[in-house]
Amino acid sequence: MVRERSGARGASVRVPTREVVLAAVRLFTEGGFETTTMDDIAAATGVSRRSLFRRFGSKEDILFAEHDELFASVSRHLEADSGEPLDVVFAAARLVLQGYLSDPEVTVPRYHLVRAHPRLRDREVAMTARYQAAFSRYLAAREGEGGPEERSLAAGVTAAALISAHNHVLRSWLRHPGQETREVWTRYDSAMEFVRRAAGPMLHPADDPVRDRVMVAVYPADLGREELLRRLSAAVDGAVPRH
Amino acid sequence: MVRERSGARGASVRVPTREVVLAAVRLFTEGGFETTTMDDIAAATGVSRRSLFRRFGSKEDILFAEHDELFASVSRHLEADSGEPLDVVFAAARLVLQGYLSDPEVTVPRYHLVRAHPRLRDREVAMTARYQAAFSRYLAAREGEGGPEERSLAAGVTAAALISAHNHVLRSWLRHPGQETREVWTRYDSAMEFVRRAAGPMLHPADDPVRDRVMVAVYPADLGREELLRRLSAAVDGAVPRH
DNA sequence: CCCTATTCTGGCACTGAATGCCATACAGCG
DNA sequence: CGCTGTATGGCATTCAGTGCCAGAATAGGG
Repeated sequence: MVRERSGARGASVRVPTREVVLAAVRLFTEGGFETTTMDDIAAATGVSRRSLFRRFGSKEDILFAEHDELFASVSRHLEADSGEPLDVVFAAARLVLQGYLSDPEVTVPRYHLVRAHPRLRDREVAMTARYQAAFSRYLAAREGEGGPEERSLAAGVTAAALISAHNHVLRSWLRHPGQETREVWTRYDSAMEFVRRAAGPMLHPADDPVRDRVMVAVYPADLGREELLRRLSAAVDGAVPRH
Repeated sequence: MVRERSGARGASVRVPTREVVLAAVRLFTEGGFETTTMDDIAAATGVSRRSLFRRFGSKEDILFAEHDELFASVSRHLEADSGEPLDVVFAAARLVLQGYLSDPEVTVPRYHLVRAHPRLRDREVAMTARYQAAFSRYLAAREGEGGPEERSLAAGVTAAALISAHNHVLRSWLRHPGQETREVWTRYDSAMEFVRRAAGPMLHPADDPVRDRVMVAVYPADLGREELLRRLSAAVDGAVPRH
């Protein structure tokens, strides 16, 4: 059978990824994910069932195909590796949000599909974990102090916090994609600042301003020995990391 | 066909969950996950293929069946809800590690299977995300200060950090399950302390010891006005949360 | 002890995802 | 135009997963 699409647009013999993704999103949304078969997608796109499997690997993968590309570009950003490690990672996370915001046609309906189908949800979560792992590895190799054990712990926790804050803002947009993009970025920046305050001391306990200063604690004179000691030790425990 | 197992042990007509899980783990480990079919598991356990699907839902689910029970018991612990919210969550996370440590026969080979098969890995990651979501929801409902937005952000980030630290220690055990359990718990405690230091100020910025004390910063007299002001403002920015 | 209602199990058939195999169509190049 | 490597599509097959139904086991009341 001669494919009409071939003649309609240039010489692209290849499977038109974007068109297939859009068609699949539409079919999944209208008819449900499970009920839509690969034959349906093949019929709707003019691409054979066999070729769809070759290109995308599986039915789920069609939904996440462009997300894979996003991940690849974020990975490249990490490998370029220019600047403070923590800044590089924050910039990489920004790319992810940017990727979602710039393609609502796919990301928004995908979000609703993901919410409705546990399998797709798992898949989405796995994507998130891939970012987290990449960030964690990057940070562990370049940031932090102490032995490899503490460094990888701090890196992992930092990456987890970063991804969590990122997803927090991302989800709020996915739920209400109508809102101003500028507003989303504002909330994103404040969430990132929140993470930065928590992550800085984790990776560089020595830079903690509490440690860098000479401090004098002043308490009421009638506290009594017990209470005074308690407050002092509590204060020191809180301010100075133990290892 | 009369099932011999029926006569061999009590009156349990039910599918022996534990035995099936162990058999499946063995088959997957010996022959690979994909190559092992449900028929193989049925043949090895004396349970019909159809019943296996009824009990476990899918081939993957056999591997994670007992993990589901663990999650259920952790959920119950959260619902019991006794004590400081942060303590409750930390205790719940401890239950998870306990669950893994107490069943190495399943959890260790499963870890290796999960590492080798992307699909299983996604599944494992999804389990982790379920804990994280449960912790996050619990904390957001009970902990934190400010509006719902900041509270859920802080709760999410705290849960993410906690789970990440938990998994850090868990993985190190899964890789070398021979090590002393006591040693694992020691590292776990120190990782949890690490998270606690980071999480406390996130959830309760007002409790930050830096804020609770009267402080006097002492600097060399010859610093100069510019440098003195810079250090002071940097110190204050670092010590006092902005909102 | 028997009979009945309910639940559990296993066999059978069917759908559809996923993969291997092979023939064919196409693109680039001499 | 002919040759070569690659992309595609059709076909057949395996296997996960599900609906359906008949038969076995269990509980419970007489």
